[in-house]
Amino acid sequence: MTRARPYDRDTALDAALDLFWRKGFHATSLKDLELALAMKPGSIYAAFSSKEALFRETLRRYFETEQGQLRALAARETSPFGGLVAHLRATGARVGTGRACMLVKTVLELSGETGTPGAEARAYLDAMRDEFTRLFETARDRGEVTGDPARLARLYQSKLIALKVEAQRGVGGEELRALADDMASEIVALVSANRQAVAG
Amino acid sequence: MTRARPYDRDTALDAALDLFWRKGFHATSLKDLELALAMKPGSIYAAFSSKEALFRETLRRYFETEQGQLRALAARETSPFGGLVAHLRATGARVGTGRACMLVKTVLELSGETGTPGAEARAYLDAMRDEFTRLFETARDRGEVTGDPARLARLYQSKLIALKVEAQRGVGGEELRALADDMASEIVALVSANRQAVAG
DNA sequence: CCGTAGCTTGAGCGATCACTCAAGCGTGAT
DNA sequence: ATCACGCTTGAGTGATCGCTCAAGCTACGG
Repeated sequence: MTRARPYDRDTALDAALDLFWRKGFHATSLKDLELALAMKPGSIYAAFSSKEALFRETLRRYFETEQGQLRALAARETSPFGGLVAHLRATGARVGTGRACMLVKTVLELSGETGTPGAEARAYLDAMRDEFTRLFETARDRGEVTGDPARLARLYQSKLIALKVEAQRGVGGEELRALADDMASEIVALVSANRQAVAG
Repeated sequence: MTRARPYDRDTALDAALDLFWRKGFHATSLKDLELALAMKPGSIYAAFSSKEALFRETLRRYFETEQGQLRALAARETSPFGGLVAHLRATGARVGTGRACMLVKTVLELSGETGTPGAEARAYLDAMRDEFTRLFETARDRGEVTGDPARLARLYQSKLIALKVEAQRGVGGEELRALADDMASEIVALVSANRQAVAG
């Protein structure tokens, strides 16, 4: 009936994600995208509507991947708190790619104007934090940790974000792992201490 | 002999700093700068050579201001570690402006290409960390803290960076202060604990 | 074997980008 | 009063931006 499209949509999305993640929204031109996706402008617009819409789709893809990784790791661990600590350490060992969190990059780049993908990135970060909060709640119910889950989650996410920023700064893999270890030690010390230190 | 310039260079630089800090390098156009600095393109180029050179100058200005604030606060405090903790809390109370660190924003936005202001931002962040390291060294020599000053400094700077990222996310002033308090508690607990937790 | 539906194609759209320069103008020395 | 210097001025440079659309191509139904 119709001519088959010579590209795979998911492959193209992955390539776009990589490009946007690396260069940011504004610094990525359609010329860059044409090259990376091996698609002509017309096809790109037929498939993704606009540069911004494509960016939003890659953002969602990034979020879902991150969320999936966390959930997979949480499911493997028997203890929710153990899962969180493991996720922190795993991130320290994995982000040798030297790239910060795409959500954070987007929030920092597109914060000024309203109606931009910046708001979506913010919402995704909130959703991730909610995920952490739920895990800390379960951990508290099991007696693994003490303290307010919401505050623990915020503190935990701060560490994760900072860790990835350090990765983008060019910090080496060994030092990055050491930093992740220190952060893990901190959070372990915090939840086992008296709750005054956190709730005070 | 010559016509007096109708603008003040420092005032113009402050306006450019505000604009670049808020919108980032790529999203700030010369039209924006013309409006904010109340200068015509010709004058801007006569005074600052190029958009990138102007950006570099505002970046340096930002760094020197930050460094000055830290040193001023450190000089007021009798104890170096007390100064660091106070600086963390003060940052939590001050950054209601809702803007992340300009150096971090720049590193995340301009990391890909070499020779961009991104490298300078990285160097400034390193210089700030060295500043922190020196303070932790002095604190250790005075017996205020235990552990490796370099690792403590990295951990400390991570907190500072994450705190400002949270501010840009739109976290409210009250919650921000609470987060800064929690971070301060963490670092206090860390340096007074046995050093295994950090050096382990 | 043709017709048509639905895609790709790529030249080119207007807008905006960073930037330039010939001309105008204020200023202090003469 | 006049001149010349050094600044400001802003229309305009070529390049690139995100994006469009008429034309062509490929597949399938009849």
